[in-house]
Amino acid sequence: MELYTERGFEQTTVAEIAERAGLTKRTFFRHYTDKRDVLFAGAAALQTLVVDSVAAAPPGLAPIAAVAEGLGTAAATTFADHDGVPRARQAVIEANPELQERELVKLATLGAAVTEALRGRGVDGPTARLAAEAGITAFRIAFERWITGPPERALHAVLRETFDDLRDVTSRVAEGRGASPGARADA
Amino acid sequence: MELYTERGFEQTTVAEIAERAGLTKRTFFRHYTDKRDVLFAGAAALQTLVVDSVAAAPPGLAPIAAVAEGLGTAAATTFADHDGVPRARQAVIEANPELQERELVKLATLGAAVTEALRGRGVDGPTARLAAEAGITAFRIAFERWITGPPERALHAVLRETFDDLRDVTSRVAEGRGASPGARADA
DNA sequence: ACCTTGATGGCACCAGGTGACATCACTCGA
DNA sequence: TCGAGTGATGTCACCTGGTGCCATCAAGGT
Repeated sequence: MELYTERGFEQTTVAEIAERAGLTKRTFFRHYTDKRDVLFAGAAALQTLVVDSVAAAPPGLAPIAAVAEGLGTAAATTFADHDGVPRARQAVIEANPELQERELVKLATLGAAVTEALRGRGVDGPTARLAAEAGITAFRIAFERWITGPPERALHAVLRETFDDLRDVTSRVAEGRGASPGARADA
Repeated sequence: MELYTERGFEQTTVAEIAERAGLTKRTFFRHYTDKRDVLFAGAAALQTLVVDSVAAAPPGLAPIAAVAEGLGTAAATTFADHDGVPRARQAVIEANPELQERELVKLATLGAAVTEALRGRGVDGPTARLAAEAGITAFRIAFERWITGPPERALHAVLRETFDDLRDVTSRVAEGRGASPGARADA
């Protein structure tokens, strides 16, 4: 992290990282599969947190609501303070395409895990997938809004708002098609 | 593509690709930024197709409906036949994590472009972003369903169905929360 | 004391990717 | 017709991420 923030990700060589940590290049690659992996090593913990939280949501809750709850738990704990480690990490990631790439993979993996968690709640496959991915999308955008927004606004709250916005936005999808648009939720 | 399907992506070296194409390694890298880029070179065309289509959607249409129309156009043209090039391409991609990574980036880029197209229609930033990303999510899942589904089912139709499913799934997001589902802050 | 095991170092090596320079074909104006 | 300019390609050297293989070394158990 030090080196990445100092000189940028690309300009930092693995040999340098290893040296700074008092290790060898070879040993570095035994701990991290990638040069990028350093930034994403903690992702596994976040994933289990979310997955457990989805699984533990009140039974009978709608799939998307369970996902919202799971992601909300992560938002309230891991991302509690606005100016902590995650923010610095995000700055590094945003400065480098290779890292954004990895970030997307991490989120995709999270999506798959949440899908499985939903199926564990008895949700059918396609619906689970859709609810999980929609939730991840909401989380991604909420995180973005949170980072760029005022410090006093908690991610937890932003996330909830984003989920509502997502509902509102998608509700108008059939507009302009043959089917009666207003016959739904917004009626 | 030949080499990638024959021996897999990892096992194919750039020198081999260049040789097969009658080129040099150096020349290859002047045409493609990456070894992966070969598979995604056509993505730019798809993107402009979608963006133009979103921009050309009937004015006054809801953001998400415009996105659905844009993606629907792509679905009806580029992905017309179920067993064409895209399917073979997808098989190669699915066999390799590195390529999936790039695929996600491509979709993220598409999302950003669609966001801009929506803003060009007068949609405010946050809503545009959300509608675009939600649309991309729907497209991703629809494509997946289409690939694994029966050949006679057109992507166009699957996409429309997926959009409706997305609407239905997200509509229940406020379930289990205190506030009445329809009553948002800005209501 | 001896052996096993796990973590590390050392080293050679491969492959993706880049920079710098030479070459070659092609066009265009004097 | 010729020579300059331009763009695409080839050649070569080089860096760096990443891996395989073997040596080393400390710790713990017998």
